[in-house]
Amino acid sequence: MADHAFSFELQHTDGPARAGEIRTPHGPAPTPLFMPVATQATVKGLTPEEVSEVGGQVVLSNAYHLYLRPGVQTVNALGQLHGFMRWKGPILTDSGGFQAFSMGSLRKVTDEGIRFRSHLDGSEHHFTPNLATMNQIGLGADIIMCFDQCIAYGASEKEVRQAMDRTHRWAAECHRVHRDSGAWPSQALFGIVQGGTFDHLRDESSEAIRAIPFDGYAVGGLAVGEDKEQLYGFTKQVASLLPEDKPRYLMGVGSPEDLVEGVARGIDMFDCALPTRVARNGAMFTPDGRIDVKKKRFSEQHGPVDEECDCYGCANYSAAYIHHLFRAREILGLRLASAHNLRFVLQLMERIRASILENRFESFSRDFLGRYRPTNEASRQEHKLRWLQERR
RNA sequence: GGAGGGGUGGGUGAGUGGUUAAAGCCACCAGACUGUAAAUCUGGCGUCCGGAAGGGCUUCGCAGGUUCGAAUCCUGCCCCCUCCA
Repeated sequence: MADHAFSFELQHTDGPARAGEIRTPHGPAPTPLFMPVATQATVKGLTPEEVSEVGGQVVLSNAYHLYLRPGVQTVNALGQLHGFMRWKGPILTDSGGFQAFSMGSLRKVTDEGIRFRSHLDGSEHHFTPNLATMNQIGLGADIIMCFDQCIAYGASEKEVRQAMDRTHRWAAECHRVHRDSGAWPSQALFGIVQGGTFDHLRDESSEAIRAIPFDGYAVGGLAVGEDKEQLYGFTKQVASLLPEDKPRYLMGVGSPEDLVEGVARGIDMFDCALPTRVARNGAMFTPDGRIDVKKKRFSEQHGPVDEECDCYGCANYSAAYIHHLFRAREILGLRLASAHNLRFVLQLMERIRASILENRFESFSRDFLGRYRPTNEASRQEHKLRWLQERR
């Protein structure tokens, strides 16, 4: 049974940056780790083989969505998540707490849990820490998350405190339910720190959550609208208060620059819908920043989107072709772009890890961030340069 | 030759007396997307001035006309399409 238990080994540190490994019944995964998002038991547009091919090791799925459709029982009967979606590696599920937050108008939060209407058919449901945990046990992921209350950016201290206290009580409840069920230790349970944008509440939440012996600790409630300075600040603050020997997971974060900044502040795990979501809308990552392949200027670019990328799309197709696929609304375009963005981010994690192991994370980070321009700044600059050249 | 239909902004296509610088869609430009209700959403798109509010100018095949007012009505001209010969 011991080899089926979840564990984490911290292997090396380079300043605050950490390299390690998580071990799960479905295999190990190196950290720092980026987990592609597979909300509805699929990384949108890609087969499990394709996700593996770009370097995906752990995938994140969502208990809320699967509970509503096709239902936990169904997934369970079809071989749990691993069998159902045919993903052989580790899986992490989110509890559904975030959905209650992001689908605001449909829910009502009480101390007992969250009452909400299905976005699919309007039916009413009531999630409690107990149900959210049992759902995740039923789905059978390697790592499951506590049911928490995420709160909107800009909420008052009173509201944040209320949500935070609730999250702490729910965390204890999730922990108890999980232990009683016998799922532990083969299935890990992570706690989630909340506290909004208040320093003292973040401190308080970190203390409260770390007091419960979870298998890992997550920083929640960030990347919901606050600026980068706050995102990085709270990440650093919370990470410094979490146990050294447990993985630290920054939930919902994963733009290339944020991954580097997160690792620099002691984070081991990330998940994010951003790389795949923006890919479906034509935004692709390159070492110089994000580009929008739909733009006309790519219509005749013979070379790949990213010269330095080893993904299938970049190895085989011109940017002009991918541009065309998007313009023609052909589904292959978004598949290639999704694979590329995942490859970009996953390769970034590989390089980050290598640099930590060689004690050169800081210079790696400086080089990467010095070159990478978030959003479309890269193309804007490229534009400007060309314009200047033409005028000369 | 006969009968009918039509010419609108980059394209398509609504509009048939004022509320129309002219719907919608496409194209184009710009932006957003971070524990995925998203292959989605937002803004711009005649031209000039303005930071903006707003204002000026020029537009609905061409030329005249009616009217306080015309893309819309009348006359002539040019062009296109369909059917019949």
